Amino acid sequence: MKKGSKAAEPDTNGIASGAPRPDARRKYDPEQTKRNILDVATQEFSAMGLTGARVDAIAERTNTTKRMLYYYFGSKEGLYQAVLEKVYGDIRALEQDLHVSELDPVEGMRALVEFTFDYHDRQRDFVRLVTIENIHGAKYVEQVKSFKGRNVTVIHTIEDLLSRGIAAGLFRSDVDAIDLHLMISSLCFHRVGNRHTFGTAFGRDPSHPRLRARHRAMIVDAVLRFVRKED
Amino acid sequence: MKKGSKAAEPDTNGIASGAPRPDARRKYDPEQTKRNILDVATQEFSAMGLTGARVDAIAERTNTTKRMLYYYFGSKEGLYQAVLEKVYGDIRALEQDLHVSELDPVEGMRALVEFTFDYHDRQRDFVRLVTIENIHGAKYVEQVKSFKGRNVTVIHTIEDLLSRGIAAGLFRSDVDAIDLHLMISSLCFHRVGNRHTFGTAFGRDPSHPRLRARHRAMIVDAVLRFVRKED
Amino acid sequence: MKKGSKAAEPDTNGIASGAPRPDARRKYDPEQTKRNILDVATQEFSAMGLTGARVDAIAERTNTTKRMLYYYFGSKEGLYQAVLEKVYGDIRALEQDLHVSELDPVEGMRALVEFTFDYHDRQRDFVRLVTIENIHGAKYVEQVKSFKGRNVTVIHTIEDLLSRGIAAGLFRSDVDAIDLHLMISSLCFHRVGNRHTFGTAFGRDPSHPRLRARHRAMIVDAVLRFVRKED
Amino acid sequence: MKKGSKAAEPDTNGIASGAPRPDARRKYDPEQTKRNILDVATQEFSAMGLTGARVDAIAERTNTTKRMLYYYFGSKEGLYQAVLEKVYGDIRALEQDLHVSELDPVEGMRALVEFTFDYHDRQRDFVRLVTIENIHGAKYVEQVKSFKGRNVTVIHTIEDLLSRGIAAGLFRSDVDAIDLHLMISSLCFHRVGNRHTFGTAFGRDPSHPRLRARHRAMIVDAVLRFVRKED
DNA sequence: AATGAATGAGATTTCATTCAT
DNA sequence: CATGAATGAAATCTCATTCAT
Repeated sequence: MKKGSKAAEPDTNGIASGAPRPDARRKYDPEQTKRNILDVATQEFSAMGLTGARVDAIAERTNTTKRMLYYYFGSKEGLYQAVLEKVYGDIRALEQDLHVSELDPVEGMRALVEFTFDYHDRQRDFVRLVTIENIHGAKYVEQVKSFKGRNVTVIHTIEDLLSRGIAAGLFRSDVDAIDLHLMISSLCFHRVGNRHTFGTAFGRDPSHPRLRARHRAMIVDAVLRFVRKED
Repeated sequence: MKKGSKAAEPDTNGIASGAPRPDARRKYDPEQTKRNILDVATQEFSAMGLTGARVDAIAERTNTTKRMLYYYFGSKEGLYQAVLEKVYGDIRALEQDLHVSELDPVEGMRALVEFTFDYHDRQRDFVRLVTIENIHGAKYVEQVKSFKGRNVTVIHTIEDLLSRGIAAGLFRSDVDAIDLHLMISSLCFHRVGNRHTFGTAFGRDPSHPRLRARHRAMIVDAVLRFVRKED
Repeated sequence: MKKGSKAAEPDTNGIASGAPRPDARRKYDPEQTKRNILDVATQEFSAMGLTGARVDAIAERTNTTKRMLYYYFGSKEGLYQAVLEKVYGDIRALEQDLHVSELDPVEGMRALVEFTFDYHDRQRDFVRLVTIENIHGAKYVEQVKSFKGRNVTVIHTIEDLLSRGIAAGLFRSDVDAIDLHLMISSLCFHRVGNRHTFGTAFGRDPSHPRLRARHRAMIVDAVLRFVRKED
Repeated sequence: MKKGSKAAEPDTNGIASGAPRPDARRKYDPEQTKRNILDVATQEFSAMGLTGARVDAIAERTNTTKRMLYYYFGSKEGLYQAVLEKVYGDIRALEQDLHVSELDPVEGMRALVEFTFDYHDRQRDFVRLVTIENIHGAKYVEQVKSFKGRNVTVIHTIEDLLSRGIAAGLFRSDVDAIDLHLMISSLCFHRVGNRHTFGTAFGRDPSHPRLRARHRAMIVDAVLRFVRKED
């Protein structure tokens, strides 16, 4: 499946080319090894937490051995941090694709909320890892360089939407961008992160498609009502 | 050597008193011992999670020994469940004190939201334990008798408020009580449970008094705007 | 051998006395367990060094398991420190038995040197452990409370001998007590600690009885000649 | 990619020059690589001991990789032996420069002691390595060809001084040359090798310049007093 | 009712060394 | 000659739990 996806890459016909072939089935491919470990680790940490995760369990589901895990990531905690870094990097990449500045304030706000909702709804691992980090007082994410201040992008987006909405007489002027971000996050995060206790308490699974659609609409509605200027 | 050093402590001479004397200053007080263990365990589990908590750490901060912990609670998991049970029992007692049925719909809704906000803001241990339970797929809380259906009370309260609000022409009629409860919970829970990553990301501590007050007002406002009937 | 050394301790004749019998063959005897571990560890650390020693090797030659080693001493390093503490404690105890203040200066000095010689000659473990500590920059012994300033006793002894010798017109007056202690230590320590390379280089084993006696006399002689007042 | 990037580096075009050109700026210089490894290894082994030293640590501070270390020295122990060999070779070269036979017995003896003192005082690595060897029962140094019998030179020197001193009526006649060498070594070696525990015990660093000078004089004095003929 | 001592099983980590290029 | 990646074996240490009194 993975192999041969690039038909353009010619076979060397027995005459070895001097340069290394990047797509060849190499025995040593550190990048792939690292990625493989990271992917498995993401699942394990997300499922079991930092202390609950077992290095052996991660290694077992990997193409390599436990030893390589230490070779590349130094320690269990180092691996956990690498997972955090990757996961936070992923969401940032996606956020860039959202061009709300091209939409009018109301539609832009709706798009932002829907994106946030969908992201959390789909990326349960992300939600769980953030939860786990909070159990640990965020002390690991603090050491992740790419984290500090990374949410500035979202805040800028929100500030842009708010100021354009205010200028257009659509939005109220007393809303703080970070507070609003917290509100949107809360609404999108909680129903995913706490869906188990919620399900047990009310016999309702928030991830059921019908409920999901309703929640999505409800949250968009709530946010728009909150920012809307009343006359 | 240690035994019998206090001659003042009367021996029962084989004539055991039939009933336990709850008020006597006894050397051994099982109920107090259990309570002591539970209190310490609540802190430890809340701070470290189920897997992160250490039985030794709990025992050390206790007035008794590790052995007693097993004597009364059977296992680490048993103790954890007992903690969940206690914590959920505590919150139920509080909820009874809220008599929103006596208030008009808007004021009642405001009171409910403020109560929910304040409760989460103060009971961090509760928030953390719920978070932890969700990491474990709520499998322990499912076995806690006092949990299942315990939130019915809140739902009834909300239903009462909603129907009275609709009847008075103040509230919209398309809001589901459980969905609304989820919304309120989300807004109150997230800022407490995820305050560490939030603080790291934005350099703002949501538990700071000034921010707390602003959040409280904002959440009340958002909920009221959401349920209000628009003309 | 150890048992029954205290005939005064009466046998309970089958009638169990209420108090614990300190000499009974108990299954749980923490002090003995600790002592046992310490003894074995002393040999292993002395023979292999701190890094060379194996926790498993120590545990194997013990009456208990590896686990107990951690139970009582926390870590390999903790055990190593306990060994240092014990070994330094032993020599101090012996030093107290030396009452050189009762001897005239020359005989006192001779007694001190002979004691130092004999001690190093017999306690090879001590010599090796000191050597090992120096490989590690003495960083472990620094944390041993009973160590710092413990050699003050010897210095006082030397100072007493020197001043009495000076007063009697026998000793020169320009000798520093600590320097002299270093000189005596050097002469007694080196031939034990470095006997292997010495033996390899010269085909002579300094621990051979004949050589030992000659060295002892030589060192006493050298020290006395050094302190003696010349006319 | 890396290869051939420096066109200035002439390819030998298959015509291999027979002899190695020691002065050419070569890309690969085995001798220099070996020397580099040896230098780093000397420091590491001297600082950490044989078991304490880490192959990775050595390789890291080297200009080459860990693989080369095995390529040239076979194993960790092989490298350690090579270090011993080098260090003992260095000292031999120095000893030749000492021409005490041209000095009168007393001045010659003084020169010898001062040389020994200065050498140990400066060559801490040497002192440490000897110490380390003794921890290992001198079993590695035994396999070093250049070691066995290498100290004969010193003994000859001492014998020459002693016999000339006796002939001149200055020295006593009952001193064994090897014993005297041991004495001098003890006095010069111990204060360097055990300076850490000594420093911790007495709060005095024997390598401090002032103390060093005093020790030097003291040791010369002690040795001369020891060999001097008394009337 | 209470306890200090003990422990087996398993967790994380380290190390000298070799492989494939 | 040179190298980065890889590794098996063994090391240190931790954990929830039980024993003997």
